[in-house]
Amino acid sequence: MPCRILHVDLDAFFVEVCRRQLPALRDVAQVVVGGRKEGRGVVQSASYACRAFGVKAGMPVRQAARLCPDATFVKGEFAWYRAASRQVRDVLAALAPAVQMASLDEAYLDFTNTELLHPVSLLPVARMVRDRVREAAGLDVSIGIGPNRMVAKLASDYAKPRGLVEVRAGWERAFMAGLPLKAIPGIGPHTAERLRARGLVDVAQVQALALPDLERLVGDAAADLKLRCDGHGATVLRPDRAPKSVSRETTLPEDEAARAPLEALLGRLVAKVAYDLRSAGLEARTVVLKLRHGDFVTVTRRVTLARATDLDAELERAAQPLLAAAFDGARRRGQGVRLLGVAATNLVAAATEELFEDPARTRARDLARAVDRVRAKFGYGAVGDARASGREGRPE
DNA sequence: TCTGGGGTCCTAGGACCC
DNA sequence: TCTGGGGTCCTAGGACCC
Repeated sequence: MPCRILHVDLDAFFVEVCRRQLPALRDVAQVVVGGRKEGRGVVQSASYACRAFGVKAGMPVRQAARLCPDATFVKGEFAWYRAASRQVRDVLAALAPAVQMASLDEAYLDFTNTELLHPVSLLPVARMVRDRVREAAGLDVSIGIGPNRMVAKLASDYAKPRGLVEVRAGWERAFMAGLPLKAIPGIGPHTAERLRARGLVDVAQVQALALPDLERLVGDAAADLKLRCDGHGATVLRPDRAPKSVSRETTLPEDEAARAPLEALLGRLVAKVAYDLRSAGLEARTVVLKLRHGDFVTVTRRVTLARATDLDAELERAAQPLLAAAFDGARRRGQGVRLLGVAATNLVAAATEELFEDPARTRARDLARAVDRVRAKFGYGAVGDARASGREGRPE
């Protein structure tokens, strides 16, 4: 039996979650999520009323403000999105044999081998899913149904907003024929441009080419591209896997030319990453520093430690020299710093106490545990490193 | 128009080892 | 005096996704 996958995609998710959270937005049609309209951010999500003016996710907020001057600009909180996403996940888990959240606002449901329950079409199931999410979370969804994940996802894109589209087994190729290549997941702006330079814009063109002819145009990528254009894709849901990295980054309100404020900021970013690592029961062996120059040139510097850690001080000891080196690079180029970030990668499960641990390290670990307990009770900002806090960030 | 923040995956080259 | 092949680990950068 062919596989049967539903792709559930929440419509204008960030906007609708902010609406739930901020009653003042309830009756405002034009809403843009992405921070202050004079800021250096980009649009995370825009209500459909704003999209009508050309506002799109990824667009600089300042540009959106010009296109849509009457819109209300808000900056949502990650915690709201995560809570709403979990709420939706729980609704879906009660309705489907298997669920995989693909991001905060997308999920795949596997209904393979449900022919006895739902013999011909899954559209009645999709309607039920749509109604249950609406009732329980107050959020609209679009749903695509297909014989694999890629087709289901493209079907939900096609269904947006608030629509249901089913592509039954055997009809994948015909469905794909109507799409541009850039609609295919994995074909981003760069690849789309390379294909366009070879005269390839639409899926139907690739479908019409014999494989050897396609190979002459795109080389080794031909076989895979052909399969996807014919509507083949993965049919198995991927179980939730352990994270591969944990990171924090910030774009500064203005380019920074001095080193000291960056060192202090790095301390605060490292502290958050360390806290996230401990909360997830992970330790990192590699620390990556990311620095973006005023002209948008972005460099990374990394170091791998002899032993994995989740302690603020050890991570910061690794990160500060990376900042020193990267900052010198920016200064040599005559550039200020636009963005600073730090990531922990090469993650392993947190070790249990070592038998002959350095007493200083044991104390640092006990301190971190105590700090984390206070934070669990009173919030992250309740306690922190005094050096990192500065005047404005003094702990409560 | 002036470009976020959180991630994943892939490639390529160098050091090092046997 | 010149130089193999396979494997692992590490670093840096880039494409892509939401």
